[in-house]
Amino acid sequence: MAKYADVIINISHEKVDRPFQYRIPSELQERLEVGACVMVPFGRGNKLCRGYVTEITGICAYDPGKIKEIHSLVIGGVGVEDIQIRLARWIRRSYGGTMIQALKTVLPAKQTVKRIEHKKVRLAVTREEGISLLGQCQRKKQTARARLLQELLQEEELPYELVTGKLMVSPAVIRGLEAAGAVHVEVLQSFRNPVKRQVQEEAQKSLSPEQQEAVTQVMTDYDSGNPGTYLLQGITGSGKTEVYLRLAQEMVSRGRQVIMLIPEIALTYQTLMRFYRRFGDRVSVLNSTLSAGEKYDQCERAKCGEIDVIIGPRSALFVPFPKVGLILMDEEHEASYKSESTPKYHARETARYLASLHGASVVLGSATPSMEAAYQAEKGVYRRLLLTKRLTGGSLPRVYTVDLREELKQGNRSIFSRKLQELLADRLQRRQQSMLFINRRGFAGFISCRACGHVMKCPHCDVSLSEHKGGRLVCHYCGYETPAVHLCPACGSKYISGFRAGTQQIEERLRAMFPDMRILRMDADTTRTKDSYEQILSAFAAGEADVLVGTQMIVKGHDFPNVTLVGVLAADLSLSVGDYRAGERTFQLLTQAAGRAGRGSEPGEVVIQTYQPEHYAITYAAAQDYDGFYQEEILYRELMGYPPVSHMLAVQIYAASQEEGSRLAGQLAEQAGSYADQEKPLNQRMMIVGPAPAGIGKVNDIYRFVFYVKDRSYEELIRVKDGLEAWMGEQQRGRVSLQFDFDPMNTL
DNA sequence: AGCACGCCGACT
DNA sequence: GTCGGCGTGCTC
Repeated sequence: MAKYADVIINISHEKVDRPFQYRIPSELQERLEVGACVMVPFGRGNKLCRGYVTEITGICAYDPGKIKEIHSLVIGGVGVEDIQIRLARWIRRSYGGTMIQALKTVLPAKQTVKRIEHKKVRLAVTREEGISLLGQCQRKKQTARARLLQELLQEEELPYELVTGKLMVSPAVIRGLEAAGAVHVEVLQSFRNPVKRQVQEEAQKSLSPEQQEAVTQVMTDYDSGNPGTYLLQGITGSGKTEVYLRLAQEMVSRGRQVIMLIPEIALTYQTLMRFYRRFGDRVSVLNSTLSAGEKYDQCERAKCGEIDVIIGPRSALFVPFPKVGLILMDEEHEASYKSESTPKYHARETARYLASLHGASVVLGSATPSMEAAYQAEKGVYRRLLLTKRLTGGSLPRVYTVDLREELKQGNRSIFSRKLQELLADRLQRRQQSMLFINRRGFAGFISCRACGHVMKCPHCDVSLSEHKGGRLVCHYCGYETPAVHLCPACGSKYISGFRAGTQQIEERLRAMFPDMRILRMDADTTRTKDSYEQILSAFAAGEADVLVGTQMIVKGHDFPNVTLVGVLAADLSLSVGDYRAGERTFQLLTQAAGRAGRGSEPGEVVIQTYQPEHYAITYAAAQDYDGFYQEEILYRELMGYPPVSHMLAVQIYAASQEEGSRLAGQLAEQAGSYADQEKPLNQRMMIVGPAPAGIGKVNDIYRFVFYVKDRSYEELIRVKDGLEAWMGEQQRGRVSLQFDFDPMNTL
């Protein structure tokens, strides 16, 4: 019986940033739901405050004599705050987790620091009057007042927090002095703006016909009251940024605000400067280097209409704009748009919901759209906009696919194929730059045969098996296991093993082979410090090295006009991770890597080394054929019941003991299975895969288990999540927790 | 954050 | 004794 509600009070202070329990009055019993906005009596004076329901329970966890009753239910507000709350509610419903977690992701970090620069205490009387007042206070032994006045006579203006903090003067004292007319508390409306303006206006560029068509379509639809979601598909160099800029301008001129989402690391200085030049200080950036106080300020500026455009990672969606007209999402396929902590929301879907609340349009841009976006575009849910022409001219690079099995057969056991060696030597001699790229990802290694390219795969899930301690091979989806192999089951060769070269070894081998070569290396080790990422890239751009060796981070953003050779050392590394998105990710990485070569006047060359040259992700990437890849990949997704054709819910179980985790995972999986509709034909019915120990089975002595639920309907998966959450609630277990991940990006 | 409670020195 | 200022701690 739902008699009590946990409520978070809408007050910005740590001390009250937790739920308080209230009794639900009988007339609200039926209507109250988690996420609802209510008015409650709070504090000794029973002042009515706004609050949000975070949980509804039947048990009273507080002294029943002291519990108060909810005053009323607030419905149908239209303010910014209400939009935020509706968004939080939707996120909780669609991705799981508690209402508190959802509220915390959506509402700006409430910070006490905000006061430092905003609220100032200053003397409201002349110096002479101040001195006499100080004398009075000293005589009356009003020590706190005297302390404050003393300081104010030295420094006529003091930050509020300094006064209440270091000076030990309580707010009550300040109020008293203010009432007496001795001091004045000033609330300054100046916010910190991280944007430093020293830029001149950028001349309006003229649009190509394709760009113009894209802009016109989005704006015509919007103006006729028919906003939508668009997939802006354009190859590198086709001018997507200019389309974003123009659309943003159009929206701003209509009095609307614009949110521009960018992947976490890809905020290139160039893109940013283009927005500054267009929008001046009415544009703002949200990034991880901003302090909590600065972030808060950005939100305040947004609320009171001081900015029109915000640029930032997925969290920029939560900037409280009063009337959003457009949400732009650059590099829409990037994995960083999916949150990795609960609630594990995807910015693409969240952007669409937010847009529906504002009546805004969404434009998703990419050269290699995600399968999700392309699928929606194919079904007509998204409207497709194409940019097919390179504005910069520049021809497409020439791509060579090298079969590493052949190299082995010819006696080349080095990690560089002969073709790559030859081209590297050539570039060194011609003083042009090269990039070597190893698409390593995740921890779990897969096993393949260096003689025939055979990859050990799960017979049930068609993803690569991962090598665990002792050589056992395990499927991370269903838990299928097979002992270590020493001979290739396909060709009998003994060259079957994991691929273990890292960037460091590549650098060493390269040095051994070309002693004169100047090499820069970029990976997690060399980019520990904050600026090292930029430093390495700009050193390379400045021509301080001949070769840049690195992981995927080197292929994102940044133009290197002098690079004419790109080598992908082992395309299989990303192709054979035990994850259904492996093919998609490989195609994207190879296409991006290829795009790095020959952006200047010289044509570029690309070498892709692989044990599986016939794999469609590689052949289509080499041919730069997106549609071909999509058609083939979507068949695989369809056949195996993977997103975007079906939907998939990962249920992750965390437990302190292995036995308990394993048992609970089994029970939950069984429970989930019981929700399946037995009436449906088998091939359309919900499927449970697993449970299995998670890819990284144990972290910090917490055992992790996972199982997957697949269904064509997302709504069905939400039902499963709600069911499992409720079931867990009844169990009253300690030391175990549950997380949900819808359409997961990482299943390692 | 805001408010009341209780402590402590000062004063009719 | 009581009045008023001041720090402390609680808020379902």
